[in-house]
Amino acid sequence: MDGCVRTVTRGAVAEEIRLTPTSYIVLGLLDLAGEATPYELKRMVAAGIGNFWSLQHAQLYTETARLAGAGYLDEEQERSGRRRKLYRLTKRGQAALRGWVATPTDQFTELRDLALLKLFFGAEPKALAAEQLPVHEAKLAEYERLRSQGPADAAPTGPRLALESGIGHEREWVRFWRRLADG
Amino acid sequence: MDGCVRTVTRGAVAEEIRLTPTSYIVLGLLDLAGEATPYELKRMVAAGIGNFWSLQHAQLYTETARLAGAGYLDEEQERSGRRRKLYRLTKRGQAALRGWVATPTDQFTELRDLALLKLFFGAEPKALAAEQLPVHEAKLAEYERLRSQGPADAAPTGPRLALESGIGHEREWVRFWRRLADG
DNA sequence: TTCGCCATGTAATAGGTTACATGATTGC
DNA sequence: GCAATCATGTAACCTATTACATGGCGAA
Repeated sequence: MDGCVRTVTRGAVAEEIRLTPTSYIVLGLLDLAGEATPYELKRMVAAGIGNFWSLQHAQLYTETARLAGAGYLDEEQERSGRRRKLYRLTKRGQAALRGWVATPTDQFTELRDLALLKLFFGAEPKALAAEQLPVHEAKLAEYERLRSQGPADAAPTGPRLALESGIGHEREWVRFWRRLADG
Repeated sequence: MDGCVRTVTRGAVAEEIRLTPTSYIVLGLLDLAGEATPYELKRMVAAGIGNFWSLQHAQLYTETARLAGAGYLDEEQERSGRRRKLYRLTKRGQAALRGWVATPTDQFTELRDLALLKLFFGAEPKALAAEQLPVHEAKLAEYERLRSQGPADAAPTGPRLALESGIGHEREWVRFWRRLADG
């Protein structure tokens, strides 16, 4: 009834894989949680990082399996009931995550905003702004509420800094669409 | 030698497809150009829209073929030399583009920035900022140069507005990373 | 004239999205 | 005790990226 009987698969390296941002999200969250099922990961994503980098829940099942197959995760499966799979980092997984975090990147991220694409190709600015403005205002309000909940740290953490960045960009979006809405 | 002899394939609808942002970029650029080969589209992308929504060049070959197969484009192929393919919008393609442009979207775009992801998972802010700051400063300078080249229109066009938005977000990135670099 | 780079294109792979499917839980 | 909803998982499809491949042109 409690899933104590499990099948354990330890760090066998069946194949080489390429680690994607999705991979590092899984590794990073498992590092925070110690161990988790894909479903728990899904909830962790929703709780924080999903705000600026969301994932399909299906992705968490395939990605954990893929990482386990390549030796980055240990996998443990319940023999009863749901046969849930529980994952945790291997040494290899920890090393991969640490190395990635420790390596700064100069990668540039494009906006890739659908509304902007329409605007580019001649969409009516006011109509677009009327749709976009409330969305970004709501998102901004949500972020600011999140920020007010967190502790007023002297030393901001990673998630906190990411949130600050999100707020800055949302303010920019609001400014931009408001100008078009009013213009 | 000049490819006058061509094979023409007219708007046959072989299959239904789903139109993606990539599809609309192709449709939109063909609308601007009248007609173009995939390679010419590649150059058009590089000249403007690629700044905030870039494409792999291979994508332009597969996407044009896909759109032609679904009746959104006419395809004309040289019989000589390079056997280049020349595409133009069909009525159906024009209608699809117009409908898309005319429909505002409330879709929200995530940041999905790799550096921010690393920051979230504990990367050293100063080291990251040292990599990111020059990249964003350079991009901002490029955008501002682009803006200064364009005419000082009374009525800004779509591309111009998209550029303004890009400038706003780059300023935000510069502000953000500068603070971490100095902090 | 040949080396190297840009032009132009195709093929293979893989990551991500969508759709589907069943087990548990809660409320009525 | 039934319906509805949430939890949990798998399968299929398809777009996008990567890798590969050849042709033409300019420079040395």
